[in-house]
Amino acid sequence: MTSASTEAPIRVRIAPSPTGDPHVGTAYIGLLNYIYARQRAGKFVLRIEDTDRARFVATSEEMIFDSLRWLGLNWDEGPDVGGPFGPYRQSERTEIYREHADILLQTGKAYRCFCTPEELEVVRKQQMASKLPPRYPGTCRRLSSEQIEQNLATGKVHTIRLAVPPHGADLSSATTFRDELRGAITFEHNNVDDQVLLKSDGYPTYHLANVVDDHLMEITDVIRAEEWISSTPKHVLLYKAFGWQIPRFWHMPLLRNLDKSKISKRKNPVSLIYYRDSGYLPEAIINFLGLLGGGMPADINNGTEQFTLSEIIQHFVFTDIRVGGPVFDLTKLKWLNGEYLRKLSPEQFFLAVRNRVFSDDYLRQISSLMQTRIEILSQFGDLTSFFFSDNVIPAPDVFLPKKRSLDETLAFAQDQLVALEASEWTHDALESGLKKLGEEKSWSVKENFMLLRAIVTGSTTSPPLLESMIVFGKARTLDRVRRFLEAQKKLTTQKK
RNA sequence: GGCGUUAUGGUGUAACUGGUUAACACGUCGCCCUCUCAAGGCGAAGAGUCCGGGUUCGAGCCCCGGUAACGCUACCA
Repeated sequence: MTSASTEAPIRVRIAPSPTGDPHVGTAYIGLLNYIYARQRAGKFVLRIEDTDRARFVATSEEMIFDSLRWLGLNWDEGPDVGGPFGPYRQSERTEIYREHADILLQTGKAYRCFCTPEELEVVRKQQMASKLPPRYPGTCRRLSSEQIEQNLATGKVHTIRLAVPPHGADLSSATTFRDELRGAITFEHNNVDDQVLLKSDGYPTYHLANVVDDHLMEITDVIRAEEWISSTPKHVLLYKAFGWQIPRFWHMPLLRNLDKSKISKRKNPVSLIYYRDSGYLPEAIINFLGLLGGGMPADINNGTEQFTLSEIIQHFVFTDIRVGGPVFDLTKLKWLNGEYLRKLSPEQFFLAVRNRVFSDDYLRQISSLMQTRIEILSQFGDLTSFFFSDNVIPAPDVFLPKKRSLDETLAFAQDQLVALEASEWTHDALESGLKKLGEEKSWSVKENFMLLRAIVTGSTTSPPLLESMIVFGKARTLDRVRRFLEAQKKLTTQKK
């Protein structure tokens, strides 16, 4: 088994995709990479993997930068700070991937595939129906060079696929790689699909881009989440196809919901923006993340389980990481956050409240909503308490429209949530999205907005809903709607 | 379904790498403090280490076989 030579200077990376709010999982893997680099005088690289143009969110990249910096995980090289291996945004490197795909084509390690997504979908359904593993049938792998020329000449769009050796499922061969936490892991090649490497839109898939970049950026240790284990043989095959040195692989446990499923926004707040805006301290989050998965000796600071980022760097032992997926337990995070809050001096605490809860910017936006709605300044709090309190879950007599049943109302609220999740956070986008939903489901604008108002503000009287939601922020608004639905679900199951 | 990974109280982790009665933290419950709520102090309940075999004087740690959960199974990452 090949692994990176020990003399090579350590270089690690995180490679988030700008597809939405920055994720706690990114912070967790980011932290691990960061401390790995800092422990070994290595470099920590931030690379933006924006090759999925369908899921691309323009504001996402900036949020990733902001929230990682907020946590104190500063990178040595990246799109914004530059570095000797740039560019660090994959959308700016498409030429590189194309060249490398060509190399694979020339050496017969990859081939052009002219199958359409529709054709593939049909095959996949057939395979599933007959209980076969869904796998690319290899149609285009058998194309003659004349057929390929012909397809190319007619301008047929195509992808480029990895030619997994050996050809045919009857021959048995396998790829084995070493996971630094688990030891050797082997995949038979007939369980490895001919993965698409270059999409028909000219962008690479993760697999190609990741391997090419990791090599070109001289990454020595790939520290990423466990969900990548299954695709690692494809990556190893690529390294071998190019004749490159294979890095060390460390697959980290996956953060879980309370029910042990992979952490998801349905069941847990996962947006770092949410944690920041709700008033979690970065120190608490780092501390909490450092607690998960083992790695920290139990006796640090008399076993208080409280430690700083630099203490983590000092004491964390990678080979002690437990690979069972830890539950992201908000209860313990809150306790830790409380501990950090109490450690602040009174002045620091006051400043934290002022900057996070009552910042000038926040207050200014709220004020602008209130000027025409109050007659005495002391009334300011009456209509705005929901901006500062999380204790706003309304009772049915508040949120239930007169002519609607509880079930249909909750179903509609669920639809609202989905619409809000997908919406850009602007007045126009929100308004048209919600109105469109209302038309589809035959909910009047009044019922529609009143329900959402009740959920978000806890009351049927409030400043204008959309403006309020914009000021309150997407992450916190969504969390509020989710928690409302969660609370209602609990109530109804209790009754039954 | 196939492949892969994992498995210690409700949750996060310990257990000198086989050695007393499985430890700590969060949470829960009780008591103290107190005008309330927190914080703080004291205490309690809660696992016999997924299950079944085996090796051994001795197994949470080693071996075999199950089971369950999770992940992957996309022209998403």
